[in-house]
Amino acid sequence: MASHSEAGMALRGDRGRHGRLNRGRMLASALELVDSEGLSALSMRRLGSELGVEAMTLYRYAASKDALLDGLVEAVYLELEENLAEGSDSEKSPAAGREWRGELHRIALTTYRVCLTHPQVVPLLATRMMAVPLARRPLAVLRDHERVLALLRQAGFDEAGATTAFRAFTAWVLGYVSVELRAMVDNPDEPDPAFRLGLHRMPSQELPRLRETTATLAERGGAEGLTAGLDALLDRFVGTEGQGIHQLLDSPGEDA
Amino acid sequence: MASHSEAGMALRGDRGRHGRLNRGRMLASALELVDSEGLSALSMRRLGSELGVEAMTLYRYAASKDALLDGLVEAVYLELEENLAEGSDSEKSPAAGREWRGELHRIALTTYRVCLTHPQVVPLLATRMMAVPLARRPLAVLRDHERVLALLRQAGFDEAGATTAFRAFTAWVLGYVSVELRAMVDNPDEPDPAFRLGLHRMPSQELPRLRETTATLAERGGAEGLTAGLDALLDRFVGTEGQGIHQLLDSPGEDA
DNA sequence: GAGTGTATATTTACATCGTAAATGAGTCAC
DNA sequence: GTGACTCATTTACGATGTAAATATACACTC
Repeated sequence: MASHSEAGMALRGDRGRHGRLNRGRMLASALELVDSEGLSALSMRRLGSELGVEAMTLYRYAASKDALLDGLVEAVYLELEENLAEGSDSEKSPAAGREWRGELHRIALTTYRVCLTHPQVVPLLATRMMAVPLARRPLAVLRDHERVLALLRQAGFDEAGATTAFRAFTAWVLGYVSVELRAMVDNPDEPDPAFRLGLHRMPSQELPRLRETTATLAERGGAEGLTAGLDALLDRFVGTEGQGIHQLLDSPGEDA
Repeated sequence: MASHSEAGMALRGDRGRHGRLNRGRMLASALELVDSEGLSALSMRRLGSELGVEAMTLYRYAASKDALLDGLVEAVYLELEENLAEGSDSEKSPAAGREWRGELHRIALTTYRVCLTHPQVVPLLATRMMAVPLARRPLAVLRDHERVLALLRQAGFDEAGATTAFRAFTAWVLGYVSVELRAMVDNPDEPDPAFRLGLHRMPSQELPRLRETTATLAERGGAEGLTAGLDALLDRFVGTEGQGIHQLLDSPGEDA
């Protein structure tokens, strides 16, 4: 009745909501669900019904729920890659050695933006990376690591220096995003700022500094805060760890 | 039979494993369970049986499972406070304005140490902070914030500067710990390093830098990496954001 | 056509989960 | 004893992840 033709089809009418299922559609739908209703809303049955399919069907495209979560992480990194591709100058690194810092900024900022688009997924970036060893991570994640490492080597860092800088980069971006996403407002509908922040719940004697700073703390650090800290870290490690002389040459000069 | 006395007691013998239950014992037991078997092993029934009590009993000491998780976070911060108390010079800040940086180092390092002691809880530090607004966080958490903020003000930061530095401090420590805890080894029992790291799983063409750096990356950044990055951030914000003149005076001079 | 193989989806079943509600049992003051 | 209060248990319900068996669909050859 409701379907468009074919008398002999399954009773249910059109199979699924939009043709055949595949991993990409599943992950997209999962991400959408998590974005709008949170991680706890993501169950196999629920996601299945979202896709017009039984829960067990999903096991063809993800071996377990944990694998599905890994898929979510992958989806986020794929979105990161898309965004990076859009914004990149199409010609392939004209001054090969010089734009590394700008590129790192761009990666950090894009990561920041993508993470704020999918705040509910961010905890997974910590959790799943703890659970799945580097070599087993989704390819999109590994490509991201590769990109950052390559830029650092381009900047003149040797292996040890690049490792230190890589850790700093990753830690800073992840930590910054996590802190940015912390809940600061107690009651969003309350007009009075103090009540909105829930100041009345904090013992005033014991927490004077925190109380007076809460309002400022509730604002976002924003993209500027992210790059400022990133530069602080990069500047410290450039020249401090062993690395080549590239970065001494490449600030005013032309090409490589 | 097995119990030590009192004929008329409950059939089960001694009530619970060690006398009356309370919130502290519950949280301690939960932390122990999570440390040894991971977050997924923590269920109300399992924790109850660990304490010799029915699952529902736990709801007297935590309103919900989420509240129990918040309790875990609290427990970690309480442990942090204990460790900070042990290591502190007993006299109350003799040179009030000068030791702020050392104190921040000490807090960062102690946090680092405590987090590595309870790696499975670390994801909660991100997750629960997203879920519960600042004003509703456990007191031990708020006291930690207060401590850091007070030190920053002591260092001469004004409110805006302290906020920036606070975010940087928190983000760096959390991010650093998270990255430190990422799984790097694929197969710990494998004698050959390359196989142990799982290098054979990574497409060699596409990920040359990552492949050559994996071994170094698998090592820990350690405490030095933590303080190095922290100093980089602090140095950048001191003098860059508006703050008093304290920090200009307090590096070589004597007391306040 | 009938038959076979492979990819896809469903059905059924089970142990486990968080927790609402009602009930029991212990201790204390009167 | 009698009530009040604290602490623990019992029972029950819906939801979850997933193993196993089964069903359906489409692409082939014969």
